Amino acid sequence: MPYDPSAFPPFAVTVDLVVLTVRRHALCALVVRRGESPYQGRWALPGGFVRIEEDLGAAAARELTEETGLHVQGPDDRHTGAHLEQLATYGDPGRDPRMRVVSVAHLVLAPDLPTPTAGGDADSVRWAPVDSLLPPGQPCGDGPDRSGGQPDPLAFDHSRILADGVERARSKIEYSSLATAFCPPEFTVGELRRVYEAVWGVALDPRNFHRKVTGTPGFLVPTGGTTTRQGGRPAQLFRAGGATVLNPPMLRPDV
Amino acid sequence: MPYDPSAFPPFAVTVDLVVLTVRRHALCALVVRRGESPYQGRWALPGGFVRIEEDLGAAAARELTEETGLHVQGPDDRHTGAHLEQLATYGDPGRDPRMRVVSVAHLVLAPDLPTPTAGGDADSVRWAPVDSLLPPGQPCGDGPDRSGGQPDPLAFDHSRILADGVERARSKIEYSSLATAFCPPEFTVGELRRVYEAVWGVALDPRNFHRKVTGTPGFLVPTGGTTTRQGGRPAQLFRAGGATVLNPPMLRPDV
DNA sequence: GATCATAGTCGTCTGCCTGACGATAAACAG
DNA sequence: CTGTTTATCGTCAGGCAGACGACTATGATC
Repeated sequence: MPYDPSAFPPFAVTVDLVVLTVRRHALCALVVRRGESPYQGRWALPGGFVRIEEDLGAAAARELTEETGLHVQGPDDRHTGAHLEQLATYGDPGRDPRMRVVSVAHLVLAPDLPTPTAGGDADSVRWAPVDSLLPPGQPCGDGPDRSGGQPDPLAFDHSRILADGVERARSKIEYSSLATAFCPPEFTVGELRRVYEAVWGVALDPRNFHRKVTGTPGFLVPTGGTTTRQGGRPAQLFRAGGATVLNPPMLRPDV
Repeated sequence: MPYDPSAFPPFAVTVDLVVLTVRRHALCALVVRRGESPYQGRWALPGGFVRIEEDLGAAAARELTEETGLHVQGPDDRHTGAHLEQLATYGDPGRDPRMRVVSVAHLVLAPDLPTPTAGGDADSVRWAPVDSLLPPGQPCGDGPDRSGGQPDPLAFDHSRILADGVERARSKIEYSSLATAFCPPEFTVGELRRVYEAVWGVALDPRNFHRKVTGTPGFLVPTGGTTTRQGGRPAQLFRAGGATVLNPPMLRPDV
């Protein structure tokens, strides 16, 4: 087919954000309430149009800051912000009833924050446990059809996008040190373990987990300090080390 | 920001294809020669515009068939075609000098074929060893800058896309049965091992490999036949089993 | 036909890692 | 002081991977 730049079909390109955090032992996602039709009043993932001279990742970072006040972690500074990566692109015709919209979804992993307090708009944004947004136990990934069940709590195809983002997070903390993105700059082994337990929805043996993470070179570096903020015996504080991949990986029970 | 459908910035949306196969012990990618400016005469990944009422995956499958004659494997029929999955989306402003193009790259893993024989156009399409297309040893993925070195052999940002696709294939055959997508419908353990060796660029121990793949339930199912097409002692023929994930994974040496 | 080269297949052994779980340490609450 | 909570160290058995040895069955070569 000839490549005719003057005759390309017009698309709208947006970014949608799956922003995950761990709050009170539960994996939570950031959702915003839609003020306009379609899906008015329904919850949706934050997102917006990509500007005409803006890179996709920059658009995602901008929307994240606009809607949550979160900042993305730069390549050098460690743990002053959130982790952002591209997730997947959703372009089914008819996913937006108004026009042809291709949405480049991004995944953000953030430490627990006081409260989103959106850009001016207050109670139209909140952290929602992913269990309350997704039918539990549904892998949802590439399956042919997952309809049937209670009605979709999220607008558009955002349940599908959220499910894909959650699955990416669940698998990625297996073989990378990304779980530290859910933690504050300094954290204990127990806090990191509770991140794994919340994301995977399982209980892990504290002793084996401690052996694994402290025995993996470059995963954790002790800061020297201790804390008792979790109660019990004082625990060592760590920062995330330079390692990005976990080899061998952290093993998720069953599966 | 208000969501104004009438004022969205116009984008062109394309699909680009990273089509990989294994030929003569080498991982090869499908490239086409560009007939028009820009990058006229340079090699590029196959691809084209998404039609206005077409899903992204359907566009990728259509371009694949148009440019190579390959067909995508349906969810039910096993190994009558190639594996296709979405890879990532590239939307840097200026990646196409003519206009703002967002390209949704897809990854295709195909068995070795007689010869592409493009849509009418003969020698403008070929299999090229990825070692000849990419600076060897460059991970290339999300690194800040990989310029410096010999000039880029591929048009646009296609070297980056190809590198990302190759890295995806390399990591995915670790923990999935996707390496069988490089094999004909019936294949031997040795042929499968040569796939791993070509994709990873390493030598694997035939005995340990045999133990691993035949010992993983659901990975391979014997067809009862044997073949001597590789020389030596006759080898059992297998088909791909129903398993899609390898747990525990196939371990890549060093890394 | 004997010999060689090539591939395939089955075992063995050792070391590492994980899961299961006992035991101890150091804080706080009553 | 006692019980509770959390952290941390140790031990032990089983599974799996890497390193190889050994044997089998074909085709090629002399």
